[in-house]
Amino acid sequence: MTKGTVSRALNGYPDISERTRKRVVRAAEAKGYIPLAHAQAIRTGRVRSIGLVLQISEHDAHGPFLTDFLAGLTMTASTENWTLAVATANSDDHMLETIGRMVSERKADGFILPRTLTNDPRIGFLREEGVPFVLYGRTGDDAGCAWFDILGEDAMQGAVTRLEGQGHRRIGFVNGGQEYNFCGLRQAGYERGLEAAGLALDPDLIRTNSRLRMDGTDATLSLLRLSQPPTAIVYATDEAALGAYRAADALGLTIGQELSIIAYDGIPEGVYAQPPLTTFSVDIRAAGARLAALLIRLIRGEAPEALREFAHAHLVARGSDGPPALSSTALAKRIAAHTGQTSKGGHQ
Amino acid sequence: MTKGTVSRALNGYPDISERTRKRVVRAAEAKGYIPLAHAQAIRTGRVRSIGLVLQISEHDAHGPFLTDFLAGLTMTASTENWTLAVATANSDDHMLETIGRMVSERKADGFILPRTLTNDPRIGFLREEGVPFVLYGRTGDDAGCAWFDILGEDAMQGAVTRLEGQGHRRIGFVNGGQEYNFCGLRQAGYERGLEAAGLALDPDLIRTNSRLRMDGTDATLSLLRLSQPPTAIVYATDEAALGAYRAADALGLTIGQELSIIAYDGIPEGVYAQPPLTTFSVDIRAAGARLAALLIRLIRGEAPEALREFAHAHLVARGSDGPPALSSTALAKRIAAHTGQTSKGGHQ
DNA sequence: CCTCTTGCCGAAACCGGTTTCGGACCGGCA
DNA sequence: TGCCGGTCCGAAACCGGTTTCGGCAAGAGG
Repeated sequence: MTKGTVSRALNGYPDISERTRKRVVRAAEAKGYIPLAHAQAIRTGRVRSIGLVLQISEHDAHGPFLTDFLAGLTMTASTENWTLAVATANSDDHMLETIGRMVSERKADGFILPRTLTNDPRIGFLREEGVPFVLYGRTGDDAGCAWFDILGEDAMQGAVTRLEGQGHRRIGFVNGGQEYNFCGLRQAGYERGLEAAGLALDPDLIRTNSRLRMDGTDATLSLLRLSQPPTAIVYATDEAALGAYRAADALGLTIGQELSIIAYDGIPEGVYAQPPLTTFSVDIRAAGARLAALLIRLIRGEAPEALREFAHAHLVARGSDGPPALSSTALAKRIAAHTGQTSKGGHQ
Repeated sequence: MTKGTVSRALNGYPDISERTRKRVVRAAEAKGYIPLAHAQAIRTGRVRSIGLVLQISEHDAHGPFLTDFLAGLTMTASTENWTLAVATANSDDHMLETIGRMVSERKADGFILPRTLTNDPRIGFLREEGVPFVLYGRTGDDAGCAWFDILGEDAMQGAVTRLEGQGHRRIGFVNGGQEYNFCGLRQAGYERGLEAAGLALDPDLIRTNSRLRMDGTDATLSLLRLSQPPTAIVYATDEAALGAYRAADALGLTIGQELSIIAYDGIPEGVYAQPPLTTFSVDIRAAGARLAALLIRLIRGEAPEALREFAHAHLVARGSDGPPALSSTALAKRIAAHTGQTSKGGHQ
């Protein structure tokens, strides 16, 4: 029983008798023998490891998502006996450098690229290097790319439809920064929603570049202070939507009554808001699981065009939306009154 | 120039002339040559990779910490040209199985063990396997263990001291579950703080097993409904402390006025609470950075006893604490009055 | 009974490095 | 000039697997 035989038996080669395979497998089990991954890699060229480089720019924080995302990735990875190699980068250059190093040292066989930009430098780099990768999200030029993405545009459309059904006629939209590909898509979804509902698209009702909570507060205030304010607002992200609570507070409005909001992501904090945030929730863990599966198949040689998947965000109806308590005009008056009152009377 | 020479030159062996080394290094740079990590590993036995297996039990969520923690770990790892191999586990057994597999396949040379339990099965396992590991937190039997830890007990003591200085005389404590080693330590710190302040230890003022936000709400309500309620409460974790806001709301109290609270962790959400949460903040990124450094040194052969470090949490004074607006007795009356009123009058 | 497949496995090459061993070359000293 | 010691590097063994190659034995076919 030479090492060659053992290797063949353990790797399921066809030219080995069932009897010997059983014998080898049993012996390996008894001795607790598991081949060293790096020893295999030297010949196969595969380290059975998927790479993930996280961008850690300040507040960008994958934050609450990250644990679930990692759980999803490692879940499928480990069922295939793969592992996850994680690194971080604090700038675009550092990102490419880090990926490059992992490629050179062969710490990973391929990469998951989360948070794809419309024009993403990582894609060009990996294409050139000939390293397999799967996008989490679509991108501008996606020729030859494999991806997994959530149809955020459908969620945005659904949010508008739902609000229209509740009786809202002026529906605002607070979006993130346009460098992220998904933001363009979500805005398109919002616009499709308006169109489907037969509502006019009013550019005044759209705010962009609002990713952080503070941005959400500002954007919401700015929308509500319009002469014809929206009675409902759709947010591209939960984080921005959480900022709306402070804005509503400042204007003496109750969310779910005078102002309805619906957001997207499904972060845990939304549950604790008062009233709890209605949102389109994304199953991040499942996303991670699918991404890992796609990448492994890509590395094993399947065509990237065959490795493209979509999933849907699903509505979690909580308390932040409902029929408008006031019309847009009445709301404007109410806000003006409140503003005048507090600016005279001091705060709180 | 044989491959042997190249290897010696690149790895800084002494028996190589400075001239040849320069020549080799230049050539390597020109060609962009970097040795394959797994090819090196086959001879050296080191894959230059540190292992991290995350427990993903439901709400346990390393949540907001995780990004920073990973950033810290990978930061020092990458300066030493090491990488981070991450896996997840959903139970204790699965945890050991996962670690075991990574050891067998040699996907990692050693492990970081976060969230150490007082009696931690991982420690026994790795000890037996002879695999290096560094604890993030201390543990019951730490013979031969290397660790890094934050002196949470000092923070708890500091919180009590600060509150006593503000005039509080009845100070409660809401702790997490005793299975985590740090909880015992933090309680000890709280008790030391009382002693240093000359305050009596009243077991009625202590609640345990409160990790989640909801638990924090319950524990806080239960403390405030005592006949002699605390005017200030120290929380072992921010998450539990955030639950106090809802409790205060339910009883018609303003945090920072009738009830002072100080917590521990420094999660970002604390900033958004109203009033913002005073807390002892931990520099998770630095912790990760130190842990990685310690583990690498351990793997390189240094004695574990020499690899033990402490750091301090630092106070971030925000708005949730201050001089007591009411005495304990007055507070009790106020709460009783509010409770009677709302129970008669229906809710909010 | 002999040849030709076919199934199965041992032997050996190979992967890309590290490390050991030994020898070439050089300078110093007798 | 000859010997010795040290410096430096080429040659080769080695690490632990995978994969190729070839041969043995058994079964099929004539």
